Amino acid sequence: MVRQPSINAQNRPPLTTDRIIESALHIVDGQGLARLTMRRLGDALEVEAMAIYHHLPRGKEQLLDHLVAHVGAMPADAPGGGGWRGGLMAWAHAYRTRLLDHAGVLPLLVTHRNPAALAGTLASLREHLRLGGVPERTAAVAAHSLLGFVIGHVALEVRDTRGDVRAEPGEPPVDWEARFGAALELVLAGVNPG
Amino acid sequence: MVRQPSINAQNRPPLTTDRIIESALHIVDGQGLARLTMRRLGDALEVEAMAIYHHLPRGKEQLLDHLVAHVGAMPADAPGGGGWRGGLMAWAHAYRTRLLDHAGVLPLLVTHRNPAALAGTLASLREHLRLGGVPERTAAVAAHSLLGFVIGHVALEVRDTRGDVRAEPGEPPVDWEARFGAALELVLAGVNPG
DNA sequence: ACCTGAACACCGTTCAAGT
DNA sequence: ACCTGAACACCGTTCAAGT
Repeated sequence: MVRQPSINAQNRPPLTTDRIIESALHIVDGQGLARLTMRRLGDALEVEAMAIYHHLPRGKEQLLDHLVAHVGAMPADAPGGGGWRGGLMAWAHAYRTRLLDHAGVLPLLVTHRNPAALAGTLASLREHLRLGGVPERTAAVAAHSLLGFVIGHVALEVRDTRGDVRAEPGEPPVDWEARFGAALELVLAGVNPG
Repeated sequence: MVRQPSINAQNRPPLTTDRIIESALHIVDGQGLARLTMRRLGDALEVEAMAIYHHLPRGKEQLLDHLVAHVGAMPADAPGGGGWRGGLMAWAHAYRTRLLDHAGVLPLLVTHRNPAALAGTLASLREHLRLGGVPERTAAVAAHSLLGFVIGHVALEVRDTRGDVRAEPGEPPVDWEARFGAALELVLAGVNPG
C-alpha cells in the first residue's frame, strides 16, 4: 500500500455539488422526500449541514431544483430504425422507469419549481415528432400530450402500488407495465403525420 | 338585534372537521402548501393548534389525506346527450379546472398518500366508458390513460405558467386552455367502441 | 476557500391540565 | 368532550469564528 502524499487528514473526498445531489437523491430514493433534511444530508456526507450552503447558497430550494433537473431531464433521440412512433414508445418506457425509480421526487415535478427543468425534454419530443413528419402544430400538442400522459400515469401507478401489498377483495392487481404500454399505444394512435 | 340564548362565550362557531379542511384548503390555495402549518391553521380557525388533533387524531398526515380526497374525488356522470365522448371531454375540462384551482395540492396527488382518494373517480370513468359501449378491457386502459393525461397535463401547465409572467424571447406563450383541448381530443381519438 | 459551532425562529406532536 | 399551555425533539438558515 503506497500512501498518497498530502492526503486529507480526515481521509474523505472533497465536498462537491455533484456529491451533494447524488447523496440527496440516494436519501430520497431510500427513505422518501420527507426525510431529506439538510442535517441528515450533512451526516450522509460526513460533514456539518452548514457546509452544504457553501456549494448551494440558496440552500434546500436549490437542492430540490437540482433534483428536479436530474430526474426530469431526459431528451428523446432523433427517430431511428423503429420509426418515430417506435422511438417515442422506447423513450416513454425509459422515462417511466426513471420516474418510478425516483418516485420520491415526483411531487417536486408537479410544481413551479425549476421551470426550465423539463423544457429540454419537451423540445426534444417536439423535434422527434417534427423529424418524423408530424406537422409543427400537431407536434407541439402531441409532445405535451405524451409527456403529460407519462407523468400522470406514473402518478397513478405510484398511488396504487407503493406501500404494503394488500390483496383487494374484488379486483385483481393491475399489471402496470402492460397497462402503461396499452395506454401509451392508445395515446400515440391519435397522432397522425401529415 | 335579538341575542341568541346560550351563545358561545367566545362567539365563534364550533370547530368541526369540515371547517378545518376548508380553512386548510384556503391557506394552500392562497399561500401554497409549504405555508400550511398546524400553528397557522390554528390561527386561521382562532384556536390553539393542538385543538385540531382532537378532530384529526393522526394530525397533519390525516389533514393532507383529506385535502387529497377533497380535490381528487370527482366522478364522471353517466353518458348523456353529448354521447360518451362528449361526456368525458366535459368531465376532463372540469377536472382540469378543479386541479388548477387547487394546484397547491397537486404534489400530494402524485404520492401514495390516501390511495383510495382517486379510486371512485377512476371507477366512474370506467363505468362511463362501459355504458358508452367500450369493451371492459379497453375501458380500464382508457380510464387510466385519461385520468393520467389530465393530471400530467395540468402538471405541465402549472410548471410553465405559475409565477411571474416573463416574456420568452423565442416562443410565444402557450394558450393552455386550447392546448389542453387539442391534446384531449388526441387522447380520446384512440379510444374505439366495440 | 472551505468548513464548524452556536444560535434563532420556526416546525409537528405529547402530555398533563383546565373547563 | 373539547380545548389550552408548556415542553420536546426536530427543522432551515444566519453569522461569527476557525483553518
